[in-house]
This record gives sequence, C-alpha cells and structure tokens, in this order.
Amino acid sequence: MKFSTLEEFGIRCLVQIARAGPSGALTIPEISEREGLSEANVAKVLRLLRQEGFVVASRGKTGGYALTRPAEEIRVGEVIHALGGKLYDDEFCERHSGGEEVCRHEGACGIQALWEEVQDAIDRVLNRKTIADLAQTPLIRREDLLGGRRS
Amino acid sequence: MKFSTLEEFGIRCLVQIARAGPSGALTIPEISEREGLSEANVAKVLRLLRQEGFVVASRGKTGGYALTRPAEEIRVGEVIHALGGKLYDDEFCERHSGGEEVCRHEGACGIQALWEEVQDAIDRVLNRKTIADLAQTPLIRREDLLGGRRS
DNA sequence: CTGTAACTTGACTTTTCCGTACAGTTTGAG
DNA sequence: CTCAAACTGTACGGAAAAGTCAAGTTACAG
Repeated sequence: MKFSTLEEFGIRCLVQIARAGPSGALTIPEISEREGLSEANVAKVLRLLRQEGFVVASRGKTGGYALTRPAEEIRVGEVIHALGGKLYDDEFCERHSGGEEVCRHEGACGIQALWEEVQDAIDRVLNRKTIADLAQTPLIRREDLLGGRRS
Repeated sequence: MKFSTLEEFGIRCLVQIARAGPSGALTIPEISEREGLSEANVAKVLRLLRQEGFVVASRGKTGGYALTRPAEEIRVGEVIHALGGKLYDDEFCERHSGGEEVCRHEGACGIQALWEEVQDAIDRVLNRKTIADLAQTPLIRREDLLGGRRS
C-alpha cells in the first residue's frame, strides 16, 4: 500500500513550480536541484504532467515549466488520480474470475466494497488540499517530522 | 496508489477460512479453488499469515489452516499492516536528503504531513471492518459491481 | 507399515516498475 | 548565423514484486 514514485514526484514538481510564483517558470535543472532528483527523472514526470494538462512548457533558452492554472485551484487528488490511476483497476474482478463469473464470492464481493470505501477516504483527504496549500509549507516543526515513528 | 497483491490476497484467504466456520479448517487447494488463485501463490500468502500469527496450520492428511482468533476480532487494518507495512517508509525523507538535511523543503515537508493524513484516513476505514464483516459478504448486488465505472 | 494428501521451504522465472542515458528539436542571446 | 540552454521522446538496464516449481516433511487412513 503505497504511492508510486510518479505520484509523489508529480506533486513535488508542481509544488516547486507553484513556489516560483504565478508568473515565473521553473526549468528542469532548477526543480531537479531543489528536490534532489535527477534531471532525467524530473523530465519524465513533467512530461506526464504536461500531457495531463497541469503544466505548459516553453522551450528554448529562456524556457521552463509553468502551471496552467492557479495553484489554489489544483487539488492534490486530481494530480494523483491523473498520474496513478485508481486504487483498484478494472481488471480487479477479472483477476479472480473463472470465466463468466465476476468474483468467486457467491454473488458479491465485500472486498471490493471495502476498497471503494478506502478510495473515498483517500480522495476526501487529497481533495481537501491544493498545491498552493503544500507550496506554503505549512506549520510543521522538524521535531514532529522525525520523532513519533520509531520512538 | 494501490494495495500489493500480498495485502489483498491475505485478506481474501482469511475471509475464506472464516467462512469455513470457527471449527473447520481449509486446505490450500480449497482456498485456491475458491479464490481462483494458484495453489503455490496461496501457499506463499498463508506462510506469511502464519508467521504473523493470524492462522495456524495442521499438517497431514486432514490438515488445513484455521484462524487463531475469532474472525470478529481480526481487524482488516491489522492484516494489511502486518503484510504490507505502512504507506511511507522510514526512508521517506532519506530519499530526498542531500546529506544532513531531512527534506529539501526549507524546514518542513508538507507532503509528509499530507501522507500521514492519508494513512490515518485509510487506517480508520480498515480498522472499522473485521474479517467477520467481510466473510458474511454484505449486500452488494452484482449490477453495482460491474456498472458505474466505465459507463 | 505404507501410501496419500497435506503443509514447508527455498530457489527460480517472469513481469513490472524506476531510473538513466542518449539522440533529437526548439528557441532566444549574442 | 551560430551556439548554448532548454524541452522531447525513445530505448535500455537494473531492481523489486509477483508468480511458479520442485523437493522435503508431517500425519492420518487403511
């Protein structure tokens, strides 16, 4: 149960671009440096973000990436959904089907219902937050980040 | 963003065993047939479930797997947690660290806070449901399973 | 006692996902 | 006009996950 790197890095790139302000654009090397990722990897993620319509790229010497919408209007859930798809695929039931049946559970699959509940819970959280929210780096002290998990 | 097959199959196996009743046990071929999975794969999952203490195995001709606790007491969240770990690993920040720093985000990483929120939301849902809940296969009609996703 | 049906275990193969590299295209500065 | 800096896209290699196979151990039925 984890996010794919694409999903996470996609959010991170958008946040960095948002921090550049509504007018300015950010280049791949800049994002790469600020997130500590390789340039090739950033380029790969940004390509998807562009294809999904979250950013526009301008080429040439003064190029870079900019958001297509104000960061306040981009919900995190949108990005995750566009980049990673849903929790369960359409093949969910086919994987357990023995031919014509849907699920091997006599008539209805309680697990799928639970998965949908989980999906809804995730979406609720992710849709509350926007890229702008993340960009202003909310009030979390470093001690809270490190502690509380091992100790 | 998806569950690993181990997590999903683990739940499925436990549900099948729970359906065999509190006294009866289920063999690998039986579970395999009911879930439409290969016997080898079922065996692999059950080994982990046994090591994590969710089931006990009896060998020999009348062998099989049985739950160590009543299905009502096994929360789905427990199983997921035991099988798949958490949403974010401990290496979460190390992956983005450039040496001594924690995160490349000046002082605090808003994404990690969001990830923790998501984790909590997932856990809340998963801990509400028990294996027994799933075993009685709640009231979901087959039409609702197929429709509503593509169309 | 013997055989069969079951669990146990480790290694192996296949598949999928990540990250990287490289060759190509575009654009503005000088 | 030329060059450098930027984006674009494909293709390759490695690592992790998923699934499979085979050999071994146990235990009950007959």
